[in-house]
Amino acid sequence: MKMESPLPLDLTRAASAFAALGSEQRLAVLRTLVRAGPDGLSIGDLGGRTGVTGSTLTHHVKILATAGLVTQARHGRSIICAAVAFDEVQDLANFLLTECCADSVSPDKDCPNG
Amino acid sequence: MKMESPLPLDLTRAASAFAALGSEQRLAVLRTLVRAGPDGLSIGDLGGRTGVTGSTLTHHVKILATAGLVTQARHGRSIICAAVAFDEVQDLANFLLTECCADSVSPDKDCPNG
DNA sequence: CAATCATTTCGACATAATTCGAAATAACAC
DNA sequence: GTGTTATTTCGAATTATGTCGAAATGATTG
Repeated sequence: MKMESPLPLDLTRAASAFAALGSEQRLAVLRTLVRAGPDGLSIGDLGGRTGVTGSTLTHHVKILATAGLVTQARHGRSIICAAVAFDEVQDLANFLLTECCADSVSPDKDCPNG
Repeated sequence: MKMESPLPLDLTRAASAFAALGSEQRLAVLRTLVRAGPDGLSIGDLGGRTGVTGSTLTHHVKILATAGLVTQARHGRSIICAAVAFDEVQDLANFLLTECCADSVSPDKDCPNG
């Protein structure tokens, strides 16, 4: 599998990362991986815990991996998936909010930019 | 327009909020509104700044509003849209990350739960 | 090498999302 | 009222996504 280097977030990449989170099954999968912590889970275990069948899970995990939210590594005959969501989610939040009120004359009281 | 009260985030709501962010056009629209700050922009201005046509914009803004990321209010003959993304994005990040490592024996160094 | 277990690819189908233009609605000015 | 501007609804076409099972690939054990 091709491993993407963590390119800077542009609109296209940010949107597809959000889209990766925008499916109940994928969000459930990712949360299961977040719960599992850095040791991760195999595809099979993930299927067991989420009730998602094999080929569908492969499909969803690939989307999460492309979005940079999950890593995959072969370990024996299993593929171990692990969430790398922490920084990524922070980056996504920043992408959305950093330029807050840049065009405004009356900034929001909650605006991080004053 | 029916105004949704801010229900607690469950999997379904979180996924549809992420999905709302998961389109380039909608993400561009929301960022434009974030830049515009609390005064917001009319649908027409939004269209002007993003290049999205009227009926499509109506469609996208409705999705953002349903996700709780944008408010709409009539002002004269315009509809003023404003981002309310700050808390919402924080909630979404929390939804994803709060139970981090709950199932793990070797928590991540970056894990917010130690 | 044969058997087995884990995952992926493939092909197919159903459902949902995106996008547009034209017509409809809503608010205002006169 | 008529006319003007702003937005929404509608209908339709295109494209994308989600889902599955069966067959194919890869890794390990004996």
